[in-house]
Amino acid sequence: MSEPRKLEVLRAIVEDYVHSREPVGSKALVERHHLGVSSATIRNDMAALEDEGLITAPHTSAGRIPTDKGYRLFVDQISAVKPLSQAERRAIQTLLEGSEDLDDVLERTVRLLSQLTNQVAVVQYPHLSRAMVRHIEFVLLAPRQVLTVLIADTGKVEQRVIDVGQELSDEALAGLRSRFLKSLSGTPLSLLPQALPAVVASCEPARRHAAQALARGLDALASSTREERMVMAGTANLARSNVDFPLSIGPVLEALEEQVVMLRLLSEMAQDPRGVTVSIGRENPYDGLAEASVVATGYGPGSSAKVGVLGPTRMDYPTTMAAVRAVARYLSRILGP
Amino acid sequence: MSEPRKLEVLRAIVEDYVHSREPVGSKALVERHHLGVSSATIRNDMAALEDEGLITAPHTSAGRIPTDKGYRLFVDQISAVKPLSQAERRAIQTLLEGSEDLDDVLERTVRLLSQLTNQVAVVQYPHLSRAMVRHIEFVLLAPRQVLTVLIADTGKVEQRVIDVGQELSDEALAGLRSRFLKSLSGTPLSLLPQALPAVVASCEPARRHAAQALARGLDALASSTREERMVMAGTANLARSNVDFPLSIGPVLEALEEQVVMLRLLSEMAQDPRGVTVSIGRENPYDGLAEASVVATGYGPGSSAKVGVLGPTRMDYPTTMAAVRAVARYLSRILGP
DNA sequence: CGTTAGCACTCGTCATGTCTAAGTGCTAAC
DNA sequence: GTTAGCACTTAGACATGACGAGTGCTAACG
Repeated sequence: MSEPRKLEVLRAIVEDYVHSREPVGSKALVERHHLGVSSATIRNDMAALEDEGLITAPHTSAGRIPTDKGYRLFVDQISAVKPLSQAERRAIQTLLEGSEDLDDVLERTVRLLSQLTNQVAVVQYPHLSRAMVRHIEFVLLAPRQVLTVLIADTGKVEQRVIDVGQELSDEALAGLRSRFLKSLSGTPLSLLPQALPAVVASCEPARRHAAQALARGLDALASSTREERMVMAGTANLARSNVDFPLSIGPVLEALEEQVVMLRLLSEMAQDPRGVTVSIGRENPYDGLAEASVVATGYGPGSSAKVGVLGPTRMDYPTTMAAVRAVARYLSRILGP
Repeated sequence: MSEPRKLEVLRAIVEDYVHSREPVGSKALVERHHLGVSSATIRNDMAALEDEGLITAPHTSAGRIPTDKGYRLFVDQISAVKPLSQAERRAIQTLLEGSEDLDDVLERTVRLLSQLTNQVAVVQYPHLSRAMVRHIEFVLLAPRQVLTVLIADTGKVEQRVIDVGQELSDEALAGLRSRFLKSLSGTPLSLLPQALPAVVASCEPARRHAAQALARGLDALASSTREERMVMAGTANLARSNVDFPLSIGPVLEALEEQVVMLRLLSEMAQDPRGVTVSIGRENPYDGLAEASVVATGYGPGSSAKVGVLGPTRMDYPTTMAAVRAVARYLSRILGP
């Protein structure tokens, strides 16, 4: 019983099952792939694969389907990267190049990726670890209510209304603004927490309280932009493959809606700095995704933000991985290194 | 055969069907509602209702279920408004009052509404017909790239990167900014298109070109905020009631994702200035929503923006309508008249 | 004329049983 | 290590029949 052939058998099972959605038997296997041996031999190999927990039979007399572990082995060792078609490459390029601001780029990205893969696409807002403060704006909405706007040099804008706890005049606020701006302009967002106390300390005692509140607000804005938001598209694709989620797509939709879950998942994946990472079925930390797989990779500055695709474990991994990787590359190119 | 009783029968059918999800027969009807007549009489009434197209029988020997037309009559004439429980009122109040900015308010609103109704909730961003320019900011990203930020007094912030077509210094840009700001501060967004040309004309000829580009950008920002965005929550609720969508929830998810579809639908509904509007099944202009109903109402300034709920035609209309109305009221109160 | 009782009729549903095709595991031979 | 052959298991398709829910109709009643 040769090891290489066993892997070949596993690969054939995965490919056929992904293609047909049906358990694949030994006979069908020798017909569709010229493996050079008989079905009986394949049966022996399959029994071995089952012992190793790589495939399983839904019932006594059905074909086999891959387990999570089987998919894992397939992804890690067997599958070859499938290059995108010329048309697909062009589609990515033309679609992403006409975009205006960051929101728009991300919006288009997920739409594109979900169409490309027929699955759900998600993209996380870029981390701002290297982003710097470009501008700060305070706008007086009411005597104590200040709209605080933080603009990063990546083009990202975050705003929030803050209660400063004391009445401020327009002039006082303008003074605070120029003081904050002068000290903080160019500061990396990641260093903001350390930089803020000094600015507050430099303010006149009478306005210390307000300055403190504003500083807290800015801190929150900087960290809230860090990795807390995401965009997605293609949830309708879940319904079409509703055969693939025996239970129901409910839990999956819940996970997607609870952005926290997805964001944590994305950030826990992809330790691998270069290349696409895959999280398969029960490997996912969230129970609702026990029958789903996530294919993701980093993009942008330091590859710290993630873009990815979510679909059933029975997924065409090579193609999906190729699409995710290609999109991430174009995305990085557009947003700068 | 008395007309009032016939309506009573229709009402009983709708209520029982909504409650049990199963076709309701004449016998069950006389048992659960004390109508004072026998099942044979009810049968006659039901036959009449069927002739009028208000109810229908899935097959020869099953009970009846309401048609779209039946639901319509129920909503328009029969149903009584069901007041929310004290606990629900309190939940609305406490949940919505702690919110920070507009995004946050809307986000909380849809979450709340979807939990309250166990359905999908959507809310449209408020129109800015009465909103005014609070602040304008230009930030130089590159010699020709300007990040343009428009802040409305509602707290809404919109931004976009604009190519001004000529190189600008920081000082020149600051000059443009103060000129724009001085002329436009306090201008209603709806009047921006008329007001912009004058500002451009007042600029020095050397900067006319850039000013023109910036004006176009501001115009686009103002109109893009008008009614083009929406927030939703509770899509997972669709999956739970997947019995209610015989075909599949796919088309419904598609409609929700194609925000354009929902936005047009929302704006076409609710001509009725006060009160909740309902669009039932095939009344919806979009085919994918043939088995869905939308319950919506206006809120905020002039009740021009919409908030609503989407669910299966087999929906508890009185309760849903009450929830939508209550939420819209609190929303209006928070955002001002 | 509206209401009622009774009854024949229609169908969907469920339980039961049978048959077939697919696929396996095992053994013995190569 | 590979193969052929065979006994065995089982899901799924199909037919059958009992059952029950529910209707429509007719004739009688007040």
